Amino acid sequence: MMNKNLSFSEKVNYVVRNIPFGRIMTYGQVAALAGNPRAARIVGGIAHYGDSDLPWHRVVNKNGGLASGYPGGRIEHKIVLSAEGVHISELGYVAVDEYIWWPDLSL
DNA sequence: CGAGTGACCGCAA
DNA sequence: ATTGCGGCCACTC
Repeated sequence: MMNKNLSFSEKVNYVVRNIPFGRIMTYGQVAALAGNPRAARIVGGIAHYGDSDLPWHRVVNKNGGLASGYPGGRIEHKIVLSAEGVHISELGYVAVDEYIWWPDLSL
């Protein structure tokens, strides 16, 4: 695949957009798929600046905590995710180990 | 073009 | 589970 022509934000854009319903990904994971496992912060930055069309609510930090700067706050983030069928603890933590999604490696 | 910013990650106590 | 510290890199102004 010749994705190398895509900018980092473009790759992030592509990955986030392909996260299926009821599934989540971590920032570090998206960053790794975008080509920079250390650019997790960049993913957050991209989320903050633009690409508002992407399902950022499906992107959480590796600890399972919801984004603190999400529009409306963690509460909205929690509501949206719960609407996707993702169970969230009252503290606003999601079971990353259960809902985490990777590209279809399964055959 | 320079500096600051950020929705993070990892480890340690 | 929480808190604190440092590092990392692309994006915006």
